[in-house]
This record gives sequence, C-alpha cells and structure tokens, in this order.
Amino acid sequence: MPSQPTIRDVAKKAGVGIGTVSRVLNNSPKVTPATRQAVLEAISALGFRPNSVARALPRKSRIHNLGVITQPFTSFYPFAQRLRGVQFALRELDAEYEVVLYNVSSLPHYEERLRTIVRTGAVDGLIIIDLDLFDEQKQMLRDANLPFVGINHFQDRDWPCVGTNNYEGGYLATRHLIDLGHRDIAYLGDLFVDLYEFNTSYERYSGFQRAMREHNLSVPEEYVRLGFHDYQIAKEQAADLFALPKPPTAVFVMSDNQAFGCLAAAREAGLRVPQDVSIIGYDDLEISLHVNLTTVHQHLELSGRMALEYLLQVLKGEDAVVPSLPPLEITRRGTTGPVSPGRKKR
Amino acid sequence: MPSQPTIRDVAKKAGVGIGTVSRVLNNSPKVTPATRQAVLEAISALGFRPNSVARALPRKSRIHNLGVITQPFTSFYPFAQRLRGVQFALRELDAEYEVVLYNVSSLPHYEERLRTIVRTGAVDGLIIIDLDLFDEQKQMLRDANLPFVGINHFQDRDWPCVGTNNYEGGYLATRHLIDLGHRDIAYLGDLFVDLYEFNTSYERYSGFQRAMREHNLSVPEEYVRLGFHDYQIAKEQAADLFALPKPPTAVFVMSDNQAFGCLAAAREAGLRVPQDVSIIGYDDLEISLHVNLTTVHQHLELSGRMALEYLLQVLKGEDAVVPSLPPLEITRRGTTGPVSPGRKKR
DNA sequence: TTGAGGAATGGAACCGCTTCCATACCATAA
DNA sequence: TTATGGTATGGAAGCGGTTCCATTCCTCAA
Repeated sequence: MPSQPTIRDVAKKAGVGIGTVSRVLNNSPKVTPATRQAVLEAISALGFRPNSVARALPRKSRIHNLGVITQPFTSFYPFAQRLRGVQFALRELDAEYEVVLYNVSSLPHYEERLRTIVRTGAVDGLIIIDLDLFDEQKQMLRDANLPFVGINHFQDRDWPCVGTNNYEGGYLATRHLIDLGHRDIAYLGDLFVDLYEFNTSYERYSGFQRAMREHNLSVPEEYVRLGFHDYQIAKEQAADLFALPKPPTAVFVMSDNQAFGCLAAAREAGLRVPQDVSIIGYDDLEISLHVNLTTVHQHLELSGRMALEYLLQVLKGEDAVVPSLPPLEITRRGTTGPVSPGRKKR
Repeated sequence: MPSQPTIRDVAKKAGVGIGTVSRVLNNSPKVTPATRQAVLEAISALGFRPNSVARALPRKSRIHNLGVITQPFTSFYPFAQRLRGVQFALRELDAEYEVVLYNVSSLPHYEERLRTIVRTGAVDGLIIIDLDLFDEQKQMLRDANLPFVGINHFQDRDWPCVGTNNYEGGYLATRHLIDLGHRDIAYLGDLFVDLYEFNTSYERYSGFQRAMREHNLSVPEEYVRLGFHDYQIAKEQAADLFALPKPPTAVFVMSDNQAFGCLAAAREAGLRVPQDVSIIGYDDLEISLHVNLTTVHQHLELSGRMALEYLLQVLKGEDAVVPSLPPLEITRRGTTGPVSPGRKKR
C-alpha cells in the first residue's frame, strides 16, 4: 500500500466499521474503550493521517482561505505591516477566513503559482501585494471566479487595487526638502525596473524630477544613485555620494530600509544629520519612528485593511468598490532640517 | 436556492452535463465556443464559485498545508524572522507545502484555535511559535496524528521544541556588562508572566540575577523595571531609571524592541551611549544592526529553518530528532562599552 | 421468559468536484 | 450510401471523509 492509507484501511485492520473509525477520530464518546484502543493501534500501525481535504468536504460551513501572495519578505519590506492590517481586520470583523501565505521568488514562479492556486482552488480570494497581474492571469482568475484585489501603486488599472501614488510621494518628499531650503538634492533608490517588472523606483524618481524641475533645480547625473534594494548597497551608494567633490545637502531615499543605510554612511562620513545633510525616506515603517527618520507615510497597515474589507464584500456577493487610501503625507522627524548656512556652497 | 450553487445547478441552467461544466472550469480545449459561452453565462448568472475543498479532493497529489500558529505580530516581534526561516527552507527544499498563518490573541483563543485545526484537519503539520502546549491539547494533537514542533524556550519539554535558553542568554548579557566593568546594572523587561503564560522575562531575569550574584553585585529594587512589552512603555520605564538619584551605568533590556525605547530615553535624557550608559538588548533583530545595538543573538531565522526541517522529516515518516540550536552569543556593537571613569560613582 | 430501551456499531448515502468511459454526432473517404 | 475516425458531450464512479439510519447486542424490569 504505497499511498496514504484511508479510513477504510484502518477499519479493516482494526476489524471495525468505518463509522467507528470516524467516531474515534472525532472523539465521539460513544465508543467502547476497547474498540477505541484497537482503532488507535491500527491508526498508528498504518501511520494513518486523515486527509484534511476530504475531512473538510462534508462540512456545512466551509473553511475559507484567503491567499496573500507577495515577494519573499525581509523585516524591512513594508509587506509585514500590510499583512498585519489584513490580519487585524480579519480578527476585528470576525471573519471566518484563514490566511495562506504565498511567497514567490521570481516572475515565472509567480505565474506558475497563480496557475496552481486556480487549478487547485486552494483559496477563496486572493490579495496580491506588490505584484502586477498580466492579462492571461487576470483572465484565468476571472474565469475561475476567484475574487482578487491588489495592494500596490496602480491607480487606474483594469483590476481592483488599493493603490498608492509613488509619483506623488516622490514629489512630496522632494518638495519637503526644497521647502527647507535645499538645492543640491540627490536621489538614492532601486533600479528602475525590478525583478518583478515593478517600477516603483522610477515612479518616485519621476516625482522627484518634477519637483526639481518646477523649482528650476538641476540634478547632476552623479546625484542619482540606483542599486538593488538592500541596506548595504544603499550604504555604499550613499558613501560615494558623500565623497563627491560637491556632495548634496539632502538625499531623498526611496525606502526607509535604504535610508537606514544612507544614515549609517552619513554617520561614518562624520556628517551630522540634519545639520550637515538631510535625509528623507519613504514607507514609514514602524521602526522609522525609533530611528527618528523623516519619511513619506503611505498607510501601510491601512492598505491591508482596506484590501481585506473590499475582498470580504466581494465574497459576500456585494457590489464593492475599491476604497481609496488617504493622501500620502510627510512624517516629519529628526533627519531633515533647514539647509545649514555655514555649509551652503553657493 | 439559498446555499451556494453547485456544478449541477450550473449544468442544469446551461442545459449541459456536469462534465462539460467541469471542462469549462478547467479550461479544457475540447469544448465548443458556444457551449463554453453558455456555461460561463450560467456561472455568472448563478454567482457560482467552485468549492475549493471539493475541487481538491479528487486530486492524486494533495496540497499540503503547514500551520504556523503564534501571537499577533508586530514588526519587532522576532516572529517575522522565524517565519522567514521557515519560508526560505521550504523553498530551498522544494517542499510541496503552503504556509497557513494563525494568529491567536489570547490563551482561550489559542486553545479554541487548536481544537478547530484538529477538528477540521486544516493542516498536515503545525509549527507552534512562542506558545506552550498544554496536556489536553498535546493529547489531542497526538490522537489526531498531527505532527507538531515548537519554537520557544523549552529545552526539556515532553514535546518537540527547537528551544532557546533564556536563562543562559540573560546570564551572558549580564556577564558582558560586568566584564566591561559595570556594577550598577538595571534590568528592563516584560512582566514576568505574559498573556500566554510565558515567562520569558523571568527566565532572562533569572540569568541576570545569577550573574550579579556570582560577582557579589546587588540589584536595588528600583533597578528592576517590568512592563508590558512595548516601545513606549519601555521608554518611560527607562526614563524613570535614568532619573534615579543614582542611575545605573548599564541596562540589560530583555528585547531589542524595548532596548530601542531605552535608547530613545537615554538620548532624551542627554546621556551618551555607551559613554554614559551601556545598553544591551536581546533578540538581534535585523534592524538592530542598523541601530548599532549590542544584543544577544538567538538564531531566529535558523530556528524557523530547523523546526521546518524536523517537521518535514516527521511528515515523511522518518525518525527525527529535534536539532539543537547553536549556543547563544553576544553580538557586540556600539551601545555597550567600558564603564567611563569620570562617571563612576563608587 | 419476554419485551423495552439504550448504547455501540456497521455501512450506505452523500459532500461537490474531477475523471474517464461510453455515446452521439459530424465530416470525410470509399 | 456506408464505413471510419475524430471530437464534443453526458453522466457514473470515485476521491476520503462524516452523518445518520438501521441493526445488533445488552441490560433491566415486569
């Protein structure tokens, strides 16, 4: 018997009926101790383990699963806060759903994963975080009648997304620095197109560029530093920036994680923050409060909550519209300040 | 038809057989466009959504689920790093399991959740993080033949745990401070018994006490500060500590999260770290590197990985033993240093 | 001794899908 | 016209459990 033994195998082995085995499995009181004993022995002799799927089938109230699919996460990836929003809302609303977490490590992996999810019907709804949905996949999900919602930066996609506006955020962050009197502002961020064909960095950079242009400020080529999203890499890039003959007086870093690297580079270069250099991040991670980082607040937890609420409505069969997040805002803390006169170069 | 329509309802409505409906659902090519169209219309007219459970049942290769059950998490809760260890290992080993995440918000909730998991057979294995398992539950899991493993601080429990030794960790941290010349050392941590009847804080405190005793150092009552695990609360407690007539020259804080609060309090009190006061945390979160915090490294990610590997072996039917984590070690960074002579009070 | 009632037990029916075999249908070739 | 073969389709069987009804077996009272 190479495959998993079933309840019938157990029944045969124990010399009882399948009903009795089921009763033992479910701790029904109406089983003789002796019988129970025999069944338990058969179970462990065969290494029987009930098939969870078959078990769930006859139940009136289904167990519902919600899939959350995203890139592999590190503690700095804002994902954790979004997921928390989902979980908290789930609890508050007392929704009978469990969260199944899917991490995909590449685009092909992502597409394959979606296909599997649809094929196996593993979940009843899907929250797609920081990933795009391509036409083929979208159609597949629709055909399968599987409700889904994204959390990302799309505001006008033809699929439901709780979206944030990176362009606006980049603009706001840069305006903040300009308003403080800075003129020599650098941009530090991810490569413009990441592994998942997301262009978050480019969008934030575009907002940065727009703000600079509006104020007739130029951005020397060496003030734009792009690299893989990583603390250490950001730190190195920032060190290069600070070693320039004419270093910037402020840096807009496209993520808090990278801003931490930038902060460390400033410290090592002997620069005081914000007296010598202002640094603004993007995300407003919880930890950023403790690091006292000025940053762009993008309602991470709220985005998870909103996505969940929308999905729940759809699942209930209600007509739902994707809610809009409140506007982005700057969380002012200690890493940005007015340009210091003694340091001003022009 | 109040309950969910089934594939038979769809078939009847579309005037086709159930096989055809199934074929449409599964994108089989051998369906006439006209037929497909009719079926799709019936599907959306009825609001039909395939039952994921029933769908999964007939498949040869089951979808396997691993449950991860833990307390609700914040970004500082070391849980995230543990979960990452699990996910990474899962990917590396190419294991066909998905992770189902359960957050429980109280002890009764936890017990009920376990019962539900067993009853519904929702998962094939369970990783229990930072929660104890009581006799009744343990028996229940065993009866159900549901393999489980814990990640926590138990080293000699009668159930498999990847355990860490808090007592040892507290001792090490304190020794580190004593070796640097500190004599007036405070303890800042959680209440001794938390919501889940875990006594992590007490264990670490006991290690602290032992180290102090071994060196004939006394701990004044006001040097022991306990409070709910929270940045803000820790910050307030630390502020009280620094406002004492004779403040400590070093603080052992039982978690990095609380250590961040302590650091902030020191900053606000105008104390330089480590010149005026040394601070050591516990956990070694990723972020702690960036904050340059000296702390106790407890192999968080590795613990997730080990628990997973063990569970996978058990699921394969192999005889497995729970692996031991490598010894705890101090990660020395910038927040601890020798006691500064100018400040020494005795 | 007999009948009634309760408890343990066996197993058919069923949960909602997929799969596969048999059938019906159509087009083409002879 | 008939034979052939390929394709779309219907629906029975089956996935591995739970549930419930019928049956058997006891025990106890009359």
